[in-house]
Amino acid sequence: MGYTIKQVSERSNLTAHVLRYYEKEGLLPPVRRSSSGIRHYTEEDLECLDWICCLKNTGMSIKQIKAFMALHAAGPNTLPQRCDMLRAHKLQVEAQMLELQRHLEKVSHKIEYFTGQYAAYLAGGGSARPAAGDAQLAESPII
Amino acid sequence: MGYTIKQVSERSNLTAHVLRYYEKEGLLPPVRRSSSGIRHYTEEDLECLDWICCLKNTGMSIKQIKAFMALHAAGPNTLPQRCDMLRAHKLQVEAQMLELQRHLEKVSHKIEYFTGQYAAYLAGGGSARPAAGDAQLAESPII
DNA sequence: ATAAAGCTTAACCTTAACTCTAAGTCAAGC
DNA sequence: GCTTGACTTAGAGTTAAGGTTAAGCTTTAT
Repeated sequence: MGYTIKQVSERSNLTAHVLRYYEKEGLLPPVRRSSSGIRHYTEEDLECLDWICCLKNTGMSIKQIKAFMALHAAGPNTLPQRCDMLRAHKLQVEAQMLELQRHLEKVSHKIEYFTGQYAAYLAGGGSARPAAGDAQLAESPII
Repeated sequence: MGYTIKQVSERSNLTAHVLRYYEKEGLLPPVRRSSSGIRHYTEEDLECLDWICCLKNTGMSIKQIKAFMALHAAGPNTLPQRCDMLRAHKLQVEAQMLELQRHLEKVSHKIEYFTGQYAAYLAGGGSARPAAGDAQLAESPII
């Protein structure tokens, strides 16, 4: 009947400490306890946790996740607000991914440039001073 | 003869504070100064800064950028090491982007699900209690 | 019956990446 | 010649998201 905090911790890759922390902060709704106070996580809790991790893994802050879950707890009237939150978040993440891609291309160029430069450097005798007539072998040309 | 810290700050979207901070931390090689100690950034400095931002924007830590720039400063012998760093970084970023994409899809699903749910909720009279015969209108089904 | 796992509170520590403050110097405009 | 505003430094403070430690007690598994 339910999972212990340790089982959930193993399954979710979050420490027990973090699970309690999330619950205290109101990300996860209060988990049912045994008479002795021990947490027993239900399947529903696990799904909820997955969703929290999903939001977290797309870069949403704890604060915002908390706000989202508060809306959730407030009932179906808040569906449009939650939907708006998610749409805004999605746009943000998409923009971020485009940026990331753009910058990653620069990194790729640089890798190619470096590869070529090292070949030239070795061909030039591997000395710190470029052979006369060589194209700029200096360090600087960034990108 | 060079750009002031303010000009660079405007151009780069980094505050003057951050520019000094980067220089102090060794990301940016020491910038030339006027006799009175005022920084004058060269075009080369700007290119260097662009590259730093590129690394930063792909999620490289200040510490790693610092290590990278130290290798750069150490001369062409370090080209292979820098190249390795960049390759490793690229792989990491690519993996991260895949993850991001995966999680973003979940968010998209949720948005669609919410949209449908709200329509059903309104059709059901907008009451907190679902009309009999309706499919689960409760909050829980996460994803 | 003993060890391993759980619970709580409460306070303190950490890391990254800034951000701000204080106290002071310097240069340009009116 | 004074004010304004940009610049300097060193160093303290901030925020987010946890991590660590300790004390002390309870349960559960073997």
